[in-house]
Amino acid sequence: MMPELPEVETIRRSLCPHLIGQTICQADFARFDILRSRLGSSKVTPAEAARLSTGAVVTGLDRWGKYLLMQLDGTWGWAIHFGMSGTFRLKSTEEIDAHTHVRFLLSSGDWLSFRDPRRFGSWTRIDRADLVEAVNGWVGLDLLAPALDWTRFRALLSKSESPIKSRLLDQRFISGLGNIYVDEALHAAGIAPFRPSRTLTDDEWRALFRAAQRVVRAGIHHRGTTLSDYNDVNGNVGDHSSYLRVYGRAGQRCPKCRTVIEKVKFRGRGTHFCPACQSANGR
DNA sequence: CATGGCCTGGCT
DNA sequence: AGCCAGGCCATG
Repeated sequence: MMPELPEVETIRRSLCPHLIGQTICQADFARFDILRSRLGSSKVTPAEAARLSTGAVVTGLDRWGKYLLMQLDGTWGWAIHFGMSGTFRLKSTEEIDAHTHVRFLLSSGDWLSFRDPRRFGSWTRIDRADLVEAVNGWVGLDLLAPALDWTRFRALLSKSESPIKSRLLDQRFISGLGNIYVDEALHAAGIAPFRPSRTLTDDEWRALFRAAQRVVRAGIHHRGTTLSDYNDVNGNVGDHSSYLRVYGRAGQRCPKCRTVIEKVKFRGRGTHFCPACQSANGR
């Protein structure tokens, strides 16, 4: 499965034709722990979640950062987060196992199921039609938001002693990047993950912004990165893993300069980089 | 702001 | 048996 921007966008696109306009004829929520509340939203029980969803029409499917936003009846919706292991599957027959936590029977006759073994994913009820507006209060501007340019990107991220990688992973500033695409973007821009944010030059901010957008767009183009699991709702895997240049490639040679790629533990996350072409000041 | 915790599954 | 994993949240 997958939880960064390109994977959520891949799921959204594959879901749209099957979901938009459908009525949810039956809804089952199996557990309390994936139902969450957040600022501006209310916590619901599985029984309430099922009652609210039953009979609702899916009127929109959007994405903001790593959240999938399912609009219902044009008035409210679910903000769905995939955690580390969340997936949607669409099947013509009912299937249930211990890790399937939500199931919708659609008016088309299809069953939509949400499976999440590790249960880091979440469903949050948003009590208004403008889900994007609501989620915008939880997480920062989406990396692909039209309003974003490199100067705004710089303004959001630069005023900090914290390392650029930590800043890019912090969804409160820019949302959508996770561990894979951050490592890829920093490599593409030639910037060491450990560099304090405030030390980047304007040329580097411009390069980093472009690289970040480029790597997530490439990820979307390849229908996401699949490391060990299924990806879109039809069970197809994404192609992007073969295009990764540093993530998961420790010990291999950098495609730019042939230096051996290193992997270190940094702030609790595996961090892949080229020690030669990602200038290491501040490490 | 850096660490540990939350979970399961897969790999060594 | 132990470590690792695409994410986030609570905590000192």
